[in-house]
Amino acid sequence: MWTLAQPMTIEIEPETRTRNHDAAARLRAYLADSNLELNSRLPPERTLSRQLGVSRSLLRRALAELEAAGQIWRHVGRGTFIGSRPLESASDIDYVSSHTTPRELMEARLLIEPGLTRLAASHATNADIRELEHCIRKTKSATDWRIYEIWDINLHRTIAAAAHNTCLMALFDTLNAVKRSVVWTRPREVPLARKLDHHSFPEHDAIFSAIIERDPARAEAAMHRHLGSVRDRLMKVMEPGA
Amino acid sequence: MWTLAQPMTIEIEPETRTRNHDAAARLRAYLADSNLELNSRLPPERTLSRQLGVSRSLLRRALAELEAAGQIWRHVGRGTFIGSRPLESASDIDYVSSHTTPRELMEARLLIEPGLTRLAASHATNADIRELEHCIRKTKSATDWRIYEIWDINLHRTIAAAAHNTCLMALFDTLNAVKRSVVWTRPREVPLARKLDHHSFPEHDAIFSAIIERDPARAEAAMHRHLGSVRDRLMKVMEPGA
DNA sequence: ATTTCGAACCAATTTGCGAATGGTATCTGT
DNA sequence: ACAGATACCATTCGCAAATTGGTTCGAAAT
Repeated sequence: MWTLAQPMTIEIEPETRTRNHDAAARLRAYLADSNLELNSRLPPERTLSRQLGVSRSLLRRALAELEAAGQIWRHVGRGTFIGSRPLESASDIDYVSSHTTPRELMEARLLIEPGLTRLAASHATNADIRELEHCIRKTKSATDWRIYEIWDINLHRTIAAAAHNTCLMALFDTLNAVKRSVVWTRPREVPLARKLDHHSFPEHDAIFSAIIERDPARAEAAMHRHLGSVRDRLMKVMEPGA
Repeated sequence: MWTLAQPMTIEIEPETRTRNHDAAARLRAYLADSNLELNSRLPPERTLSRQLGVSRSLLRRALAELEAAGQIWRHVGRGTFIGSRPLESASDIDYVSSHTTPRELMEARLLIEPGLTRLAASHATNADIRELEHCIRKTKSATDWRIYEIWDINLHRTIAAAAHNTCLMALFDTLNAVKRSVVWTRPREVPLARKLDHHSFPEHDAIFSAIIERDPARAEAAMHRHLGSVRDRLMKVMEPGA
């Protein structure tokens, strides 16, 4: 950081065309000059305006252009940074669950979980497989829909965990969080007390057997089939006409 | 848990046993007395030891018992709390990026983005396609690696946005956030000043043309090829031996 | 008459420092 | 040997001051 005085202001006085254009040019020259890395912060506006001999208002206009072009981003109290804005709002659970539909959610699950299942078939440990078996037994012994759903969710989460990828696990958990808080707007009064979902048993079994036999392709296909039929049953309830 | 060192030492003086026992008893009495709410904080150890007339070391032993029993939890600098320890969410960006590796990250991208690209080919609007074209032109006109990367990221994000699925968009952004903050531990001094990635141009073109021709399968395959080659080049840099 | 500059002010954020707090080591006394 | 007391450590919290992008407004300049 520099603490320079105002020597640069002297030379720009005669030129009347120290306009917006010139300010932007000086700013670009400065950015090109100082080799700044991605995500690095550039000096505060007040400092920079002195350094470049440009008034703060014109500097801000030039900065606004660069921001519009997506080359920098600014935030009150933090500063101005090189690169594109981190955008935190879109990954906020509450924001997402209020802007997504059950249909989109199923589309997302259908995109993520089959691949996750494929990885699980590759990377699952024996402990993972014991856990899977446990979950499946619990779903079958459930006498009540609520209990069934708990172990169904647990089963899917265990499959995801068996992929042994921290990053994907986080995405799966995000998806699950959205699923929990999404508003299930139903067209009419669909009874809340759902029935036990016996259709899923053979599908779960198919996924499980593909995993223990270390057959990634079959595991992926089985999960794809399973989620497809879940989606179809869901859509039949949500949009009976469609 | 019991301290099983004592049974051989024939007998503990009833004196100490009563004292130790007394401390735990007084603590339990205190907890029962003060109507405790879940997740409420109880006084700091030093204060509480004075209040109960128990030395801090004995109080701590009693607290340790309660913690082992899962009735309270403690944290340095925060305090002691009623209830069970809140688990840190695995979907927190900071947590994930500190526990994930570049290899896992690429695995995740390779799982998500091809499917996203397939959806983009189905759902992209004309505005999306104009935006894609703009990004591609920018990557090609970039003279500097920093600029190139900005528009490359922008391109991938625009593809994700073209899928028009809020939920998946959130997952993509999460992935991107992790990507930015993951520690890129390099085996040796890999030069930071990277070169322009001309390999990607034809791959980007293939993805783009598949999207504008509304060919989901080809779009998915093209993105899969692209990310595969990105991963290979990355792995060659990160793990030259492997 | 319009634009630009400078200054002040605003709100969000970071930073710095001291206090609080659980954890630990050490010395002392019984 | 064990409890008590004390000091110290690392982490966290709370609060105030400084920092920083955003905004307003009157004076100056063109």
